[in-house]
Amino acid sequence: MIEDLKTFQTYLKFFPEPEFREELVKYGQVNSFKKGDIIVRDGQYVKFLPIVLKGAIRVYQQKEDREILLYYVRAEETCTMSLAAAYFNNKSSSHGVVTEPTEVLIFPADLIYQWQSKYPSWNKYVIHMFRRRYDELINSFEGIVFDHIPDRVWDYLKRAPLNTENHIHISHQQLAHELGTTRVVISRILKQFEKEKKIKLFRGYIELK
Amino acid sequence: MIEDLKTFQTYLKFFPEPEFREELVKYGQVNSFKKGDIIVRDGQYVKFLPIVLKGAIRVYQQKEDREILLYYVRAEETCTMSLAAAYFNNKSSSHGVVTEPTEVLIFPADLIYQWQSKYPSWNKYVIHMFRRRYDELINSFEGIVFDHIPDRVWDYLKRAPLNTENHIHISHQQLAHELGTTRVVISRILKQFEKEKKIKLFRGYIELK
DNA sequence: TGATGACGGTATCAAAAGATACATAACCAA
DNA sequence: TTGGTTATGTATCTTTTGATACCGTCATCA
Repeated sequence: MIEDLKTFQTYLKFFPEPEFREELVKYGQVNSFKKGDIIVRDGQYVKFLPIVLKGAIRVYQQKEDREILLYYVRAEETCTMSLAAAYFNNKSSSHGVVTEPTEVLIFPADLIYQWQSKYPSWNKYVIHMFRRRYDELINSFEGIVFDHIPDRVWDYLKRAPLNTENHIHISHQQLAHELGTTRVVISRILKQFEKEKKIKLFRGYIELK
Repeated sequence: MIEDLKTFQTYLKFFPEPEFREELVKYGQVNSFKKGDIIVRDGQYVKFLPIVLKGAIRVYQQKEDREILLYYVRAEETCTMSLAAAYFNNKSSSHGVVTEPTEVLIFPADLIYQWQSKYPSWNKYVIHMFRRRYDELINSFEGIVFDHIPDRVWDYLKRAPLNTENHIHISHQQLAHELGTTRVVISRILKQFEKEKKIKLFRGYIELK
């Protein structure tokens, strides 16, 4: 718990008001999740507001057989879809799934009504998050409209988290899924990159050069 | 001016607090614009917050030679990009252009800091607007990712404002622009629709059947 | 009335991406 | 080890979309 609080103190630099910090400690609860855990499901009411301390939550929408990636909630961030749903007492229209070991700070959703009147930093944080999510979506949007798939793949590889060996652990299938295309297309493109000596392909991972 | 106030009263049903309404009357200023007027420009600081009373503002981003449509600000709505920019005292990253005769209620941007502490309905409105813009973008996004252009054209025609004669006044060029493709592609698709008896083509407008 | 420019129709060609099919290799659990 | 599953490589074909070019029509205005 002390460990958690330390993490917590480090991360929540957005909220300077002392009373606010007290409230955060008082009402917040740190939960740990492992890869694959589901945080929210489409159709559920949202009663809690999450702020990620460590790790990542993948937020996406599902319609029929197709899936659309909205964003990843990473450290210091909150999930704007949850926030809006909680605010208006709507059911969630998105899924949230943990993609790596993750710690989340959880608050009863009702608190936000009080916070927004009492703590300016909260409003600032909320608007900042909405704005950022919006910009992220615009970026993906642009990518899809204007860039060819090879560019988008390359972009993905450059941004992807690397381990110390310059390895990206992802399968062609997953990559295709993230970019909204098919495995064959990705394999074709990656092979081309390999020919151009940009990467080296292995089973289960890609080495960036 | 009385006319304006009446319009104003009708539209601002979102804000029930009497003191808030007083403030709105006190600080708000009604401006009229005509088609083609520019409300915000990329790179400008945003000092005023607009709420549209009547008409529409087209908000888009421009990068190099390409353009990306974000949304139209219509009656009762505000421009979330302006709001966020004003809030953080950033330059606007978008353009806002009036597309039809439009009346806009304009407020000094500083007021929002006070409003968000004093008037819960304001926060509700803001979060609602952000959420809606986000959903709109997701929709366009889905359209582009999953639908073929003919579907998107058809979708556009169904949503477009009709006059009493079932006519949509738009040129192929404009339509292509809105959907992010080229005139030839649109002409080709529309011609096909005409063959299928879904529409009838005229110079400058399209008749829906 | 004649020049000009916006609008729309259509043909041809090329590029990008998806669909399908099949083969091979690595991994893993029984 | 063996058989099933997952990951990857690759060829072929089709569809969709974009690019380009050229033409006719309509509206407007000097």
